[in-house]
Amino acid sequence: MLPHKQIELQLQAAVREALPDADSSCVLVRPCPDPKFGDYQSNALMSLAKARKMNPRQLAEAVLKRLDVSDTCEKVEIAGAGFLNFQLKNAALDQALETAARGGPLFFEKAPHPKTVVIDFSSPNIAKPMHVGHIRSTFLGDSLARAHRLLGHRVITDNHIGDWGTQFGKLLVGWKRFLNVEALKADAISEMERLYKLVNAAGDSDPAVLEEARLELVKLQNGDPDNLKIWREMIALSEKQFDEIYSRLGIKFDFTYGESFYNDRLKPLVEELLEKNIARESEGAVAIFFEENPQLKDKPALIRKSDGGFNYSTTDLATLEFRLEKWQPEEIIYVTDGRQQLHFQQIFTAFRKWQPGSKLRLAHVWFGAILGEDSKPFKTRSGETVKLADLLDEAEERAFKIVSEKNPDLPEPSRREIARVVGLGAVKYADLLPNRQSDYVFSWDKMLALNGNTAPYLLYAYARIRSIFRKLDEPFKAGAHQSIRLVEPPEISLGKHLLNFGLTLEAVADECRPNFLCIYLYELAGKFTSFYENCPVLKAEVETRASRLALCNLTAHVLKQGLAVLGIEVVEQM
RNA sequence: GCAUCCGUAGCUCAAUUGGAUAGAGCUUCUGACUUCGGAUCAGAAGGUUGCAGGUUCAAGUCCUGCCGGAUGCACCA
Repeated sequence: MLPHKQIELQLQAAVREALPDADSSCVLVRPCPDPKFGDYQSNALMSLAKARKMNPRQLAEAVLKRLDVSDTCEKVEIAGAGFLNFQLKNAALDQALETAARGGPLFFEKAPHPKTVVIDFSSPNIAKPMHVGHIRSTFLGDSLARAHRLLGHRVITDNHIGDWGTQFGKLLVGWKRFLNVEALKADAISEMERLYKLVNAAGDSDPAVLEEARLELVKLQNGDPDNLKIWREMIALSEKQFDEIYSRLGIKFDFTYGESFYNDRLKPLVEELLEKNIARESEGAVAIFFEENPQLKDKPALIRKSDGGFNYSTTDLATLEFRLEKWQPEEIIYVTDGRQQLHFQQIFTAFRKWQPGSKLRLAHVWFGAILGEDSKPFKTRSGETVKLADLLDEAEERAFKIVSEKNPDLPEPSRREIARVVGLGAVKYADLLPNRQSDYVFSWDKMLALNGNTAPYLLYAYARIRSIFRKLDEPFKAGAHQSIRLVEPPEISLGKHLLNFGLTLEAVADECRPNFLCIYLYELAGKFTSFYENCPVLKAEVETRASRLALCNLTAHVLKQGLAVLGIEVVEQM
């Protein structure tokens, strides 16, 4: 068991003794914000004392009297208003590291109560190119799925693609009137995008075109064979493009049920909600009202249009119902941009009215916009949205130039492969690093910078570790006889940081914030390079050498595992 | 108009959601053994967290008001 976990259990036991009626499960041990206070801290006693109107320091003393952590801690101190600070014993640190070095878990534990989580992310639209607007949802969702999986949860990823809806009316008109078969063969997405824009523009000046589009849509929705055939072809062509991009990004989905999948459920759903008086007719449409909720008071959710068609909210409620039936999840996580906050608030509130007994946890994990250097939404110079494929090409090309500059002797295929990992890693890392709720400014120079908090910096640290192992005369055997003894401050600091990997993973999963992991890994790389500067490995005498090799190996493992949670690969050299 | 989010160092961003002296990187300046990979490291400088009140042992974080910005508000998704 990891030392902080052990301390936590012992502390909880001491709290139960001192305050038999207290809920000790909220007594947690976390890393200290500043190492000078100690390695771990607990601030729970202050809130416990407050709830009981006790003096926090007196309570701390009472708990301390009943607490014996001498097997893991050098000392325990009461500080400030009632903090408990724990300083880890070096022997406990060494032992925890050895356990991992011998093949034990990598500083995290599987969740004791695994839950089923559905994660809904990426969600591109049929007949449109994937663009920068998709990267945050895609990377965030993928990373959250990986974090939850690593912790032992059952994760179901579902790409809720936009394959139904009013845009197909216009697309059908375009397809029938203006399709260029050659262009479609060459680049299907661009051709479909062209058709859509063409009809859209025509509709602006000529209402007859819009009427035509509406009729084509009705025909499609009523099962017209011709329109269905075209629609299916548009989907097939789009999915080909999605597959290419996702395979390039290293992202897989368990399911890709598009919106159309729920078509049969929409009508009965609306009837059920009408019947249960959750929805009612209004101005010819059917809507759910939320009078009881001050924030949603004047914001009803439409679930049937006055022309009888259904919309976003209807599909989302039907999707929710389906997911509950099929997977019985404890939680559903929706990863979309912040502009949909109102929508999900409506959906979640509607769901509570509809299924008041359900314990399902619903989370809207929203994120901010990607801005250009001018602080406006990120666009190309000509004002177009930046296509994802182009963005990835440019990232690789820029990375290739840098790699070639730094390492001209490597054969080109190696440099290409390094550039692929570094370029893609840089884009992903730059996207996951900011707090997801803030807008961030997209900058090639910043994300591909060789120092600073970037993917190349982390990958470089990893490559340096691997380089040590390449220089080893005999193959390195991770396992049985490794004895770890950390003495110098930089190696102790590095070792202690390794122990916090699992705490970080849990925070990432609980708060749906992969940026915690970015910060952790950056600090890990920083502590490693600091160790690397100060503590020779290969030149050290036998025992120290073995100990430091084991420490390096663990660091490499955590870096690799951590980056993998962010969806980023590593390279052996760069 | 109403609602949501945001305002932190010259710039780009953190701050484990109420915890200790608000941290990084970029930029600037000063250093580092012919280096287990210098794509590195150590140090310095840089702050009244938009403004004004309030809540408490403790506020960038919570409540109120104001200023400034982004976004969303009935038949798009």
